[in-house]
Amino acid sequence: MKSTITELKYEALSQHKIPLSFYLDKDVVSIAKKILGKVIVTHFNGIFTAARIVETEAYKGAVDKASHAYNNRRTNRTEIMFAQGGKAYVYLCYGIHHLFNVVTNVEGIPHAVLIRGAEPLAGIEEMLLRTLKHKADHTLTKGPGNVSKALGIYTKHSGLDLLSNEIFIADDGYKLKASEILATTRIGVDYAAEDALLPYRFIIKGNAFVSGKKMINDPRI
DNA sequence: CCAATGATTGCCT
DNA sequence: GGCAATCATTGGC
Repeated sequence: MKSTITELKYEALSQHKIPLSFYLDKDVVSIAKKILGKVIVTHFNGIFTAARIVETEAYKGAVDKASHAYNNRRTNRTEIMFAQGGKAYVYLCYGIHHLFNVVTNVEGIPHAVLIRGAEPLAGIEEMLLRTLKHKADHTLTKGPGNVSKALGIYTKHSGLDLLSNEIFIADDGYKLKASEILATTRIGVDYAAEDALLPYRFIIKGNAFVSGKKMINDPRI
């Protein structure tokens, strides 16, 4: 039986999918922090790509003015956020960018974690084709729009199960020390008044695939 | 029905 | 640092 290195990597990762229980945690901020260092994997139409998550943001649903589901706002778009955790929430931003979020908490609580930055691990050639780029520099998967583009994630994938074989998050054993993680306020949510000040963004310190300029550690975390 | 806008990016000066 | 691109979603009429 023929088997390439790439296929072996996919097989190995698929055997280490993060379990449903991880997504059902009631503390979305904790999940956003713990998901750093994990591997996001997509396998669409036989194309396998993977990247290590290096930047996240937590969106605390009903009580978070920055969340699409603030005040339990239920629309066709946000409906998937109310599902049981472990689903993909993908939406179009600025008419151009597809942003990928991980739905968390139990059914009825619309929490989500936005994936804002990742470091390519597998399928870099495919990522270059998808992004129309010619070299694999840090812009390939830096910023939420770029992450989705490189991984081939679009709004049509919103609602996909993160325990499926098409898209999932895996733990490959990579460990982060507490000192390598930084908490900051979130990017682009100035409209959220006092909630814009919450330290809900997490980054791997010094990683080249982290977006934005906010690098201030928040003492509350 | 229709105007306003955004959990951004990349290109310009 | 400034700003245009671009359109699905949203909410008001």
